[in-house]
Amino acid sequence: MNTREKFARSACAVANTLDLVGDKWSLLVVRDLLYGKRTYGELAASPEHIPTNILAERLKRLEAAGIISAAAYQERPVRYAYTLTKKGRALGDVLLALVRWGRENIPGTVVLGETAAPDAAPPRAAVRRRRPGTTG
Amino acid sequence: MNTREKFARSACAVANTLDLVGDKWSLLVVRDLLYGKRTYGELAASPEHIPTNILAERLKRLEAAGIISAAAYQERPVRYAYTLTKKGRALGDVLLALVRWGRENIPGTVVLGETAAPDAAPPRAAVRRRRPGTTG
DNA sequence: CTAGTAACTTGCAAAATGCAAGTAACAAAC
DNA sequence: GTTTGTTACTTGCATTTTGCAAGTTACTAG
Repeated sequence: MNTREKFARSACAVANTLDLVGDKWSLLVVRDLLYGKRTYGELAASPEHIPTNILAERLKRLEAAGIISAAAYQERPVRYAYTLTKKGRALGDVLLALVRWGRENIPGTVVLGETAAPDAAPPRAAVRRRRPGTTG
Repeated sequence: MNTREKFARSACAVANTLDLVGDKWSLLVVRDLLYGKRTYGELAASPEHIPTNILAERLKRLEAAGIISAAAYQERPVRYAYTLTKKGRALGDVLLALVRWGRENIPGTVVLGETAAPDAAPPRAAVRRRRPGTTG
């Protein structure tokens, strides 16, 4: 009966996915997390140079959306490690489609990690479980 | 030697694809064209109600990027039918990944064309060749 | 107490978005 | 032949988002 969720634009799955990650930065953050980056500093150091205020805002949004989760890996000072949730890892398929389209349709583009080798597959997540939570 | 293309942010295929279609509207236009819509009016009539100035701007950008092409299907007054190029049709894989992620991770979302049936596959392009050039 | 570092936050200027209204070219009605 | 209607845009402008730079907080090292 209560299939009356409020969608921002329409009930279309594409439209609603775009409302979550359809901007120029969110999926790059997801990409970096898939590649094993974990901290704010590591994410900020990516070649695209995401502005730090945007990075902070995106981390909050992605966490609110259940795509990433933040866990303190250190108490004093408190430092957070960001990792993808299952939902976030599922975005890997979207990333893969984007990377394929880019490589085939935008000359000169590469997959991060390889420099020009068209053979190498993009590295898998490899999210190191670094015991982030001594929180109890 | 001249692998020195100028990329806006980095050489990453994902980043450059997002620079082309990484906004809230472009991929919805591609979706509609995949579904067989062809005219400005049909595109504007989609459930998301894209603002008309944005639609006009996106059509220009997508055409400049070689993702769509405009062909006059009538002379007086001149009216254009928009269709996906091969490059644009290749974005279908990205759309498919987005639609799958959305349906599995955002409750209530659907694929346009089906109402709630989880079995139905999203309809293929079905671009009707409507003889766009019956000028005489 | 001064320097350095990681992780954010804040202050704007500039750009993108979105709503509404306006314009242009024509067909049909009157 | 002037008004009405339709399609395809265009323009104006307020609001929102982005991006650059600088500031702040919480520490460690010296």
